[in-house]
Amino acid sequence: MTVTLADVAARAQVSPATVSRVLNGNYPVAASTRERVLRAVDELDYVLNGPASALAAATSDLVGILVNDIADPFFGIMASAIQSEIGGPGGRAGGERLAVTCNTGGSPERELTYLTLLQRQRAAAVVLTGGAVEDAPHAAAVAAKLRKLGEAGTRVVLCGRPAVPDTSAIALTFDNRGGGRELTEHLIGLGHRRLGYIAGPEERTTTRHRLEGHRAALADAGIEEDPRWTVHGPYDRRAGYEATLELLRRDPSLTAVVAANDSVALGACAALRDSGLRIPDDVSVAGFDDLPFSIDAVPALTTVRLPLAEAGARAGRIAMGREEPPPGGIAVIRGELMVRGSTGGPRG
Amino acid sequence: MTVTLADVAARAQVSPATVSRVLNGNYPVAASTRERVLRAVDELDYVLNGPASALAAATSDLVGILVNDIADPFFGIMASAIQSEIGGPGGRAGGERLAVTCNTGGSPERELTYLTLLQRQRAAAVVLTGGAVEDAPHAAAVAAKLRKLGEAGTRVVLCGRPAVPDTSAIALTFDNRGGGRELTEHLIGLGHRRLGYIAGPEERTTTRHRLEGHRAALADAGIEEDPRWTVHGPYDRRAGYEATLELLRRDPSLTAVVAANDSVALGACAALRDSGLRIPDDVSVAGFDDLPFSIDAVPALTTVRLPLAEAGARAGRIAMGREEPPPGGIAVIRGELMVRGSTGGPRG
DNA sequence: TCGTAGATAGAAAGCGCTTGCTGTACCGCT
DNA sequence: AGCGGTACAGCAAGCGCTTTCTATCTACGA
Repeated sequence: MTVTLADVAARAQVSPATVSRVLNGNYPVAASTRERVLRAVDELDYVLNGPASALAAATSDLVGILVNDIADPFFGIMASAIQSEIGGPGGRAGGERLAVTCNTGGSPERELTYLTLLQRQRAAAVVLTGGAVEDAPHAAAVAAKLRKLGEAGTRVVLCGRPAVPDTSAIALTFDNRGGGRELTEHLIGLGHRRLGYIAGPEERTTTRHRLEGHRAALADAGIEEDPRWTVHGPYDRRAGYEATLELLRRDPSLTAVVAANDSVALGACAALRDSGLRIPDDVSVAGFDDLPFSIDAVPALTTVRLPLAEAGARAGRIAMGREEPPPGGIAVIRGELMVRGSTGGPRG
Repeated sequence: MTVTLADVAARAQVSPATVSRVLNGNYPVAASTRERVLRAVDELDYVLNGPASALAAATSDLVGILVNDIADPFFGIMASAIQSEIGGPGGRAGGERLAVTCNTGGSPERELTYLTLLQRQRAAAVVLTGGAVEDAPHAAAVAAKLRKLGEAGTRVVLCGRPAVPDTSAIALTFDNRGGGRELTEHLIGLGHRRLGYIAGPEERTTTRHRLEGHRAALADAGIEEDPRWTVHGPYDRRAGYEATLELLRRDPSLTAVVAANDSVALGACAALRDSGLRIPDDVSVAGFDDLPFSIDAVPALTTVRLPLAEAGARAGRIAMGREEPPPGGIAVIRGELMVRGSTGGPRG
């Protein structure tokens, strides 16, 4: 039925062992023999049986990338960068790995399931991207899994995600707190005193850190925060739209709206426009991430640029063992404030 | 070192065969025995060895999704929908499959490599999304691979991609030609006679079909097309920006610009604005796909909505054998014209 | 009471590949 | 000529699981 190593061996008049060695190239094989084998492989159109190979060698060439939302470019860009450093042609020959992206949809259970599935496949490496969920039992479960994976020889890298103590996981963390702070400081510097904040889902680390940065900036400026100024919601446009209407309802005197990310900010802009408010004349808007479309908003979005592609590429290289992990296993990656048209001085 | 089936069997005082049967649940096992086994699994924290299982059973639980550009929401949205129908918890218990997304980056070689890798892993199903490359040798190679995959029992589904003759692949094709035609008819109906077209990469089927629709509409209206009105480029914002400047240079009298997709259209808008032209007063702009951000452009983008999520979900279900394939193995999915603010009557 | 069907459990033969160890030439050297 | 060394190639033992076939036991009807 399907062509096996033995078939190739028979055709090339050598033993299966020799064929295996030719294919893996980690053992001396005479040039003439090698050629004969390769010809047989070609003629028979042989395809290695991955599971069998993985079983015998006790390793596989799978690398898993976990993302919270594959439809969100924030993750897409990172995944793309990670994958480009990992897989397919382009890596050195023989180093071909199947980089696979798994979409958790932000669900803790799915995250765990995928981790188990990857563990099952004896993945060579796993990269987890984006914010983590802060539920204690879940965090513990994830930590345990990561530890297991590490022990089984799977390299674990966190990209844009907080470090997990007591594991061998390498963490490339974004400075969400610092970025959030800088953004709000910018707004305060422009003269704003009443700032709405549209936060992400409550339980995400990303959400908390950005919000903490925002609050720190307010505190530093001696601005007392009104609880009505914060609204939580998912990380999408629609949530931004609705949250903005809610914010406006609660306090029509707000002069600025800071959003959890760019998608949310876009929704906020739409809501503001639909409410007859001008940006930034009536209300300033700021986002986070600097996704590609942010510059196309009108006016262009003031935001914090996160080096998604660079971080992803680095994570990919570390996962492949092609770059030294940062000292201590943790690197903090800073964002860069991008001041654009959507923010200006407050009216009046 | 690692816990194996045999360890569990020993602990539960049964044979490995029984443990396997409990885990796979396809053979009668006494309730008491089952419970004992499950307890042992739990206590030992046993994780099935995927490769070994795949080897013995000659099938795996991997489902591959091939995308051209994972950073592009067009693919992200489809992948997300496909994956949601396929994998992780949510499917029936035991039907757990690892849905993995592979990013070809639009490269034919990578596409082939991933297909081989997936074949190697004995994937349960493969979904290919987005336009295909029209290079003849490559198309033949892909067709051959798909045939092989089909023969090996892997279900192959094409989502938003033209059918491949002589294979068992199920095709869910977008009516790019019809959509392109409708869009241009809309513009012509508004009175436009000089329309620029920013096409995608030459060799993609998507590019060709959309362009053909555009040209058909022009021909129907008796408009003779000027070759200078068409510019090719990648499917991204930057390409749209540059192509628009080029178009304007070639013929400043254009009253409308039709873009290959929404990202390109956004770039076009930016270029127009930077050139001091108003949209749609001076120049109308239209996109394709109706990605989420298109409605946030100012003015909102006129475009053709493709039911990406629905198509992806359907492809996913077909790949899982949970939905009947369309008769003849081919379904054409139509887009819907979304008329918004970026198109209007020509000036003067 | 005995035979037999039905329900479970086990033994064992692989699935296709990798790899440690064991040959077997053939080389250059003393 | 005789010997150690090197360079290949093959043998065979698994890797951890699934599954067919067989064995055992129980329950019943005759």
